[in-house]
Amino acid sequence: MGSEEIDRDVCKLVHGLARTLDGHVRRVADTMGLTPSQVVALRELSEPITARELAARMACEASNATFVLDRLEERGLLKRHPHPTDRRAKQIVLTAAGLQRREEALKLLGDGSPLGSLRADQQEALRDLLKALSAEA
Amino acid sequence: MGSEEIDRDVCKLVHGLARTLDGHVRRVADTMGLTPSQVVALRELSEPITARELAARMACEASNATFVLDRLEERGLLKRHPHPTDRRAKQIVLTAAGLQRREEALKLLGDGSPLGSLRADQQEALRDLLKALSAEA
DNA sequence: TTGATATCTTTCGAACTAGAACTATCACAG
DNA sequence: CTGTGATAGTTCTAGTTCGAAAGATATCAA
Repeated sequence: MGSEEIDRDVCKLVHGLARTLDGHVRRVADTMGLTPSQVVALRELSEPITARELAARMACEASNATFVLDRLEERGLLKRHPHPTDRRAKQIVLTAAGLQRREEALKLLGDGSPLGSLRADQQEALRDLLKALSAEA
Repeated sequence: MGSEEIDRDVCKLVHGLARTLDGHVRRVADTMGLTPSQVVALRELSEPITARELAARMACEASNATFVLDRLEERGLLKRHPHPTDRRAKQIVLTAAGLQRREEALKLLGDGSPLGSLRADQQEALRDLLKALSAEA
C-alpha cells in the first residue's frame, strides 16, 4: 500500500469528518432557528471585530461575511458601529440579545460533539498532527 | 485546558485542513477546466457504479450527484447505462475520453498533496485516528 | 397476487458561496 | 500637499448545494 493510497484515504476521511462536524453545527443551527453560518459567526464574535476579521475567522470571503452580518443585524443580534480609528472599517458589536444567543450557541456546540468518542490523549494526538500540517501549509 | 478547548481547536483545525485540501482540488480543477466537484466525481468513478453510490463516495446528496453527472455527460466523459439487475438504477460508465481525463486528474491530484509534509508514520497515525472517529459516528 | 413500504433517480425551489466591480478611505513616497 | 496603490465594506451575478416531492421500480408480508 503506497503512500498515495494513504494520502487518498486521509483526504476522504478528513472530508468526511469535516462533514460530520458541519452536521453538528447544522443541528445546533436548526435548534436555534439560525443557519449554520450564523452560528459560526456568533461563535467567532467573542469580541468586537471588523467584518474582514470575521471573514478570516470564518474562513470565507468578505462578501459572504457581509451577507451573514446582514441577517444577524436584521434579527437584532448585532450592530455595525463606526470603527474608532479607521473610517473605512466597521466594528461588529453584539447586542444584549446577541450575547445571549451566543452563550446558547456555545453551550449547544459543546454538547454532544462528534469528537467525544475519542479519548483525551487521542484528541491531543489528533490536534498535534493537524497543527503540524497547518504549520507547514 | 479542558477537553472543550481541545475540542474547539480540533474543529477549527479540521475545517482548516478540509479547506486546504479543497484548495488543492480546486487548483487541479482549474488546470483541467473543470469544477472541483467534477474532479472529485472523476476520482471516485474507479469502476461502473450507480449515482447513489457516487453520491455516497462524494459525501453529498443524490440530487447533487445528478447535477454533476449531467455536466460530465454533456462533456462526453461518461454515459448513463441501464443497470443490469435493478431497473430503477443506472450504471455510470466512463467513456474513453472520461478515462483519459480521470487518469489526468489522478496524476495532478497526486502531485503536491498538502499531506506531503507529514512523515509516512504520521500519515498512518492520522488515518487511524480519523478512522476511529468515523467508525464511531 | 396484492398492498405497504423502501429505494433510485430526477426536478424544482430556496439558500449559500465565491469572485468581480465599485465607492470610500488609508498609507506613504515624492 | 498630492497622487498612487492598497484596503474595508458593499453590491451584483453566476454557480453550487441541499431538501422536499414526484415517478418508477423493488422488496416483502399477508
